[in-house]
Amino acid sequence: MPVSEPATEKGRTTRARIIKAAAELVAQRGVAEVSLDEVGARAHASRSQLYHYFEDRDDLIRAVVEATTSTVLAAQDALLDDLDSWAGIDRWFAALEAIQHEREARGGCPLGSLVGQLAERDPVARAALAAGFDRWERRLRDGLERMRTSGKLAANTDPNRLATATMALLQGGLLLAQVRRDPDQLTIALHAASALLRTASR
Amino acid sequence: MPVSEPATEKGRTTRARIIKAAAELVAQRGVAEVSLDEVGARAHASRSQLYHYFEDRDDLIRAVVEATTSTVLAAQDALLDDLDSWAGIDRWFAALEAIQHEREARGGCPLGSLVGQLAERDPVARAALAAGFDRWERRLRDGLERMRTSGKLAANTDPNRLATATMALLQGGLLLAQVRRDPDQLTIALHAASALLRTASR
DNA sequence: CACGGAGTGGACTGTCAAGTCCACTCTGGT
DNA sequence: ACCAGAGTGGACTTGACAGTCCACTCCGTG
Repeated sequence: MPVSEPATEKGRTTRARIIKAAAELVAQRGVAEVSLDEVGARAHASRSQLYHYFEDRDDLIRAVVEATTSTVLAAQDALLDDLDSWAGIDRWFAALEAIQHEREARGGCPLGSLVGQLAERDPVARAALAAGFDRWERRLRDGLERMRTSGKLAANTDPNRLATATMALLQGGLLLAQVRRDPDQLTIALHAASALLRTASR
Repeated sequence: MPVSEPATEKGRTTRARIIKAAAELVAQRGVAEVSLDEVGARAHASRSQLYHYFEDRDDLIRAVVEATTSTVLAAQDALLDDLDSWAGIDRWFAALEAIQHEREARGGCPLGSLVGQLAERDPVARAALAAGFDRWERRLRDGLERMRTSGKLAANTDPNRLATATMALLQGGLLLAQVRRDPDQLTIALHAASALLRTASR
């Protein structure tokens, strides 16, 4: 019997509590290192509730992917609205760097680090992650597009490719920062992104 | 009793066979999805041999990290020697893109995808990965340094930062290619790297 | 040719996690 | 008050895996 949406308010909050607990544990220790018992304990939910709200472990993990996507995007929502000016872009970069410094380059990108863990073993999760990156990149692309029409970027620039390159620098910078435990790696990458974007200015 | 280096030639080949088998399985399915039984079966080695040559599972995985680093670097060794000319850099990029096309963007970077799987759970493995990235990046940095002294790059460019930014674009491009199952994502990223590097030319 | 250590085979154990099952409670509607 | 279905609790089953153990073979050396 496939699992459906909770029918009551209580059910929805329980389900949300489970996802939140699972997402926190996954972010902290990785997908493979989290057991359902731990999720249950953290969410104050019993074994059967997990299976009441999710098909199986994979199903829960997929919900975690979606929740993480939403969290990541929500955390920078206001910043993503302003990516149509140099000042807005600089603010975005500065905020990302600040976060990395805070957590001392631990954990990398919540979304990016899930890629290596899930992409090759769960096609559905991979697709969900790809969708998350699309939503993210699209916000940047739209900002760059507006800059192009307003003349801040040269008419012949391609906002799509520019947005992809910027995302690559961001993700690569986060990965290098994580593996080297050095937040400055992200700073260097984003500085390069800045330079790259300004190359397309006029 | 700590595990020491094999004393005989036979021992060394067996140990190498185990690492090779483990590395292949890990590259294909991820660290968490590989059991020692499978490694043993693939390497035609029994349970006790694994524990004869390695402390425990983590110890084996660390050996896999080192082996993967060597493999990745060896595969592009000749190309990495020529990173002191625009033609050499272009050849390197083209080769990387060709590989991604071949495997249809599956698996991402053998080293990069290990970061998300190991960085937060095994500090020793994280350090080994960082060392691998250092060896890799250093080859690029040295090439860029030679370009600077030979006047192909402006005197005020910083080969270190440029090399880091290029590695970020490479890793980020590979990650986006993997999650989107689209090798072109790497092409876009490396194209941006090309543009970035040429910004520093004179 | 014995002897000791390196290398090998595979059965065994303990643990732990996923998934099942069923009895129970709570709640809203009639 | 009843009752149907949503929600909950936790014991139980099953299986897989890491790690242990011991008996064996192989091979170089004195």
